Amino acid sequence: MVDALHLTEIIKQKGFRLTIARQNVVDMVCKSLYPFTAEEMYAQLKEQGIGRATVFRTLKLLQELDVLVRVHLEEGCQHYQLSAATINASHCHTEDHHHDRIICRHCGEISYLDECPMKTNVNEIAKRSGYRIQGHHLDLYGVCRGCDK
Amino acid sequence: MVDALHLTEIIKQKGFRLTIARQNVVDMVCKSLYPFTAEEMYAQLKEQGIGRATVFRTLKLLQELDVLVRVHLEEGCQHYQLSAATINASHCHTEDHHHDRIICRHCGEISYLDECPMKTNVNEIAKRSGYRIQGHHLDLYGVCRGCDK
DNA sequence: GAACTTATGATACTTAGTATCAGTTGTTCA
DNA sequence: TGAACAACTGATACTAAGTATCATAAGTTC
Ligand SMILES: [Mn+2]
Ligand SMILES: [Mn+2]
Ligand SMILES: [Zn+2]
Ligand SMILES: [Zn+2]
Repeated sequence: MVDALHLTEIIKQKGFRLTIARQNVVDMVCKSLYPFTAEEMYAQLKEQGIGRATVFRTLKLLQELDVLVRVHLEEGCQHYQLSAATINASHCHTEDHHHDRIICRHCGEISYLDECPMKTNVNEIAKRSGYRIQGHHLDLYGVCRGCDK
Repeated sequence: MVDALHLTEIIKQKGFRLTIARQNVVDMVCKSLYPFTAEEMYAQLKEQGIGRATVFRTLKLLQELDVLVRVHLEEGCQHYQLSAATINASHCHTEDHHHDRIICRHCGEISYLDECPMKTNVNEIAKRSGYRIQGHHLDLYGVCRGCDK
């Protein structure tokens, strides 16, 4: 789990106020293990009196602070998740962490690749394309073992 | 410009009816030079009496027929464009079709990889994950040569 | 041509996200 | 301390993207 204190530091350090609402959103975000939607988050936070617009506003702020990124599933891009940068910075100093996924088209299960298959390709692609490559988004689609019988 | 006849053939060949509305959408799609939104398309087509729902329905059909793909820009995914497969076919190129792209974060330019870097990885990933892998979505993000100076 | 199937436009609805605004909270500085 | 001020808030209304419904219209088959 990502350290909430680290994220609240980022908010304050960038000159934004650390309010109750923001603290609550950050706490939930840190506990997230999988991509989540703003609506899901609001469903939980409204019991604490936090408004829907504030949830959206805070998720937007966290994106601008590079804490969250939006993920693009086949059906849309309403999901958010912790950025690789955030996960790296929070005490898994080992190697860089990625979010490459395999999604089951039947049951929706999402698995994460334990190794980034692009690692070996990026240099070659940069050379051939002339782009300076900063990142990527990779989703594989298929059928999981459970559904495939 | 992509050949509209080729696309209407696909529609008919797959058992869908080639109607006035669909013909109109296909014609516009073929003329598109850049990613477009459904709303933009509707704005033009409603003068010909074509309904908004039909525009969305037809764009969806064209995606299912692999004629269109949705473009996942970082800010959202409401844009559609001709699939690499369609563009290849219309220029009488190879039949190998993939949509792996590099997107310039500065000017928005989209380049297509001429070779799928996942080709060599899919078997290994399938073995390790237990998934039967059917496809993938890969976007690289960075800065193009023109913008990077 | 009738019978049948598919597709249609209009309309209402849902979902994701934004704008507005009066009230509240956090910060600065006298 | 506390007023002054800016940042932030929840409620509400709104926009934008897309879907569901349904009676009507148009293709297709015989
Ligand atoms: Mn990766
Ligand atoms: Mn590929
Ligand atoms: Zn599954
Ligand atoms: Zn560029």
